[in-house]
Amino acid sequence: MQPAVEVNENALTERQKDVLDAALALLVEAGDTLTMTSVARRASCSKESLYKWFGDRDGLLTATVQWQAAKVRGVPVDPEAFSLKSLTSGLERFASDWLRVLSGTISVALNRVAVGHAGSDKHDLGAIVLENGPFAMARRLKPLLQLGLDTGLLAFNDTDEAFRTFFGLVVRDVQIRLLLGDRFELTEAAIDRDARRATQQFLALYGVHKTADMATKS
Amino acid sequence: MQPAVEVNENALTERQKDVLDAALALLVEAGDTLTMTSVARRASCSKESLYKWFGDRDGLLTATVQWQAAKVRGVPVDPEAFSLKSLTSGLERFASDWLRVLSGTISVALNRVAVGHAGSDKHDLGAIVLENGPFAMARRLKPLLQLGLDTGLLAFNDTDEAFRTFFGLVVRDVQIRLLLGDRFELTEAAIDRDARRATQQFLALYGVHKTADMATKS
DNA sequence: ACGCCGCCGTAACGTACGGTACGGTACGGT
DNA sequence: ACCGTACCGTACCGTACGTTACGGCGGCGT
Repeated sequence: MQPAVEVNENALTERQKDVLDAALALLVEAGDTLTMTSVARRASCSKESLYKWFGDRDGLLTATVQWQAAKVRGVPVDPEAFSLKSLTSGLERFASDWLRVLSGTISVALNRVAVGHAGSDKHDLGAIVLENGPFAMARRLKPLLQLGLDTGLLAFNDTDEAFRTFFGLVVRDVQIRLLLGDRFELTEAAIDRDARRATQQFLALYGVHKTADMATKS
Repeated sequence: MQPAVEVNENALTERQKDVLDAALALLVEAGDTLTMTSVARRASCSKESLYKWFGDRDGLLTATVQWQAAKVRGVPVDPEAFSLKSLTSGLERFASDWLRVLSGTISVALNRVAVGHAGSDKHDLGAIVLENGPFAMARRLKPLLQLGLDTGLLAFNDTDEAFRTFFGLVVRDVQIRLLLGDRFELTEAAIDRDARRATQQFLALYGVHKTADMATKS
């Protein structure tokens, strides 16, 4: 037997996608206490197929995380007519998107299992989530920051440091509190407000001002 | 049988503290895959004693987390002669302390198990860590912020919002990356540098300036 | 028609581990 | 000397679950 060849390729049968969606749903409901039997029952497939397709439990979890990651690919920003206004709206849209994803039940569930498995693992789920979470966010945002730097709207020495500051201003304690199980209501209005606040604070720190900006105080 | 009465009181035998330290060490080494047998062997005690003292596995984990939390109680700040200098140094000391704790192996291990158990649990470990982590930090920092507000050195409407911004500026993506298993070297020098940067950025956002402050760019 | 293949459902196996029971030992009180 | 208490070490039980094996069935090529 050569197990789990499908995972390495991007070739996923519709049937297999359905299975992964079922696993995802169970992951959200029950955390990583999901059993192979429960996945098979939920997806109406046999355990034999699960093992043939994904090798073992770890392979199934890995494939599930990657499957979700593949669905979340965001659209990049287009660097054309660029101004303080477009920079601001780009940052705001980015922040609100990120907060929305972050506070979603799927993201919370996935980060939970990834954190749980991050200690000692072979198919490190943590690395996968890391890659598709913070790192992907950085890759997506850095072109925008670089553009701001090149056009003189922003000023900083290290793009990575600037990104990480923006990350902190956006996420703050939201993610860790959600992961630790804090009941947290993040309404659309709150997300928009936080995105605007984080953007304004970021511009206050790294923007090149000609005029005094508006309220950065909460 | 009335199980685990000891947990409710603060009365912990020296022997029991030793056991909890052993459990803590195992938690750091192996994550929450630690077994009752392994704890008993490491602490050179019988499983029967573990169950008598802590009720069940969950009780042992809970007691372990609380035991560690009890050891971390920090000293509060004294509100006497207050100036921009003391505010700054207070914030910096606070930030560096927090970063040091946060990046320690014990904190990472404890947050890992708490996050893992946060989904569906009875003795919610997540709540305990939340209480002794971010919430304790907030309680410890807010008097300092309030003092800054009262003395006119700071300006904000909502203390909680100000705290959470400071939290974001200090922690950024450090904690989530560590939890997800990112190999991360946080040297003493880096911690001090980050603490100063976060403090300066916070003052730039919420401080009442008479003079232009120093470099907030990285 | 017929055999092959992929898949479902289910039963079975092996094992790891939470939890319990029990024998043995040290010790302090009487 | 005797008993109760506390504890260690270990063997044991029950169960949950990962993993494997097997019987049956519908579709598809020939």
